[in-house]
Amino acid sequence: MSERYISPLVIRRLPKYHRCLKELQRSGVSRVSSSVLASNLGFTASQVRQDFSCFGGFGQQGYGYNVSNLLSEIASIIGVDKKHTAAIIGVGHLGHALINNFSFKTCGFELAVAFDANPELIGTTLEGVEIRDIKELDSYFDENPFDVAVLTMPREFAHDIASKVANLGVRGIWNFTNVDLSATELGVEIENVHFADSLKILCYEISKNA
Amino acid sequence: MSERYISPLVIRRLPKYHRCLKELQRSGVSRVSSSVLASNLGFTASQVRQDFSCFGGFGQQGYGYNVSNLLSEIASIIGVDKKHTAAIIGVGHLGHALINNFSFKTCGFELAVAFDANPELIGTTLEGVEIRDIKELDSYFDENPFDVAVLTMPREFAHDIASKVANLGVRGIWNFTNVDLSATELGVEIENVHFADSLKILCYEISKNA
DNA sequence: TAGATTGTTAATCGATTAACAATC
DNA sequence: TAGATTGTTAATCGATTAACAATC
Repeated sequence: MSERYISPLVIRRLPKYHRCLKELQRSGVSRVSSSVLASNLGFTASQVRQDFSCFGGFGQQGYGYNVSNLLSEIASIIGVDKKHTAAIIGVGHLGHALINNFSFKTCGFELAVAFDANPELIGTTLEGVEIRDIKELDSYFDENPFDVAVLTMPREFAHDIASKVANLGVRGIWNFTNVDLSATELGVEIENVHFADSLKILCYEISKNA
Repeated sequence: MSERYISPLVIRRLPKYHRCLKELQRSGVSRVSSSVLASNLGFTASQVRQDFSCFGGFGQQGYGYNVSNLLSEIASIIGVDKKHTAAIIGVGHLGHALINNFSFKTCGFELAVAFDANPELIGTTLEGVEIRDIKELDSYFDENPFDVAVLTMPREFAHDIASKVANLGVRGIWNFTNVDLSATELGVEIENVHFADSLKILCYEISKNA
């Protein structure tokens, strides 16, 4: 699927289209134009059409886009229609939050397992997800390789665990630890969720208005 | 402080500079050049100097930048040196995670209070933060207005709570609910932390490599 | 002083917007 | 058919990079 170069800016908009189209579908809308999509998302109609044309057009002149058709095209571009697997490493509050309230499925993942070092958690099951001893990580992976490791453990373990899972052979790391991991060093895809960066931006915005 | 227009791309880089400079300071580095900063962050030296010059230069020819001086300039631009206040609304796992493990202080905030509807939580204290009945939100705010509301409650309440706090007079909303809130409608700054968007991007990256 | 490195101006590159022929 | 709206090409705008005089 990697025929052509796609700008990161376009890629970062794909989830927005995906979400918006799911909402349209849920509300029973079957047809949508680039301008409606644009106003829903705060983009321009031109931009929407440009974005889609990176992947080959999905619309029809004079009609617009068929919502469920476009949705499945976007889903397939993102890859949420495939069944990737993920493992949570670190079942503190954040790990719990993800297990209990986050829809991995919507993002194309099955949450296969979780790991922790706390003996009180090991062996228990949350929402159908087994929590295993972090010491079993290697042996578990050998039997059941997973695609993505979700790093929700304390930040002091982040580098070690990241290089461990990278060596095991995961394809991506979803990093919540506020530690900067080097994708090139590790040789895997990394997506960071840096709470602090986000709150600092909000801090800037409200400070500037003051 | 809002003399000149600053591009959002520059603003989104400010927290990276801030974090990097704190790390340099912690490691005892007292002086840094734009090129070292750049290679730490994956930027270019030119870009670093351009970014800083948006706010007036902070360096010295032939020398570079004094780390603690630059750090405090950046801190002041972001506003993390002021003491803003925040309130968490919704003390589920995610709310817990933020209360226990997230450093609001590093981002210029004091976490003043938390709200929930669960009678078992109301009246208790976590890490020194009181959890109050969500019904007291209005009266609490009247006495102790806070700057930012952190939305960590279930998504079905997001719109109601967002317009409620916007009407009360908060200046910003830190939104974890995966619901799209309109900054212009609400008249407050909004910063979204959309887990799903982030994981979908990772999904795209690993799918494309497959 | 000589070397280093800034701040800034100019050049390049890329992304967004506008326009419009194609066509459903 | 006439109206609507796409996909794409061209024009504009903005961001990044390169270059360099200023100067510590």
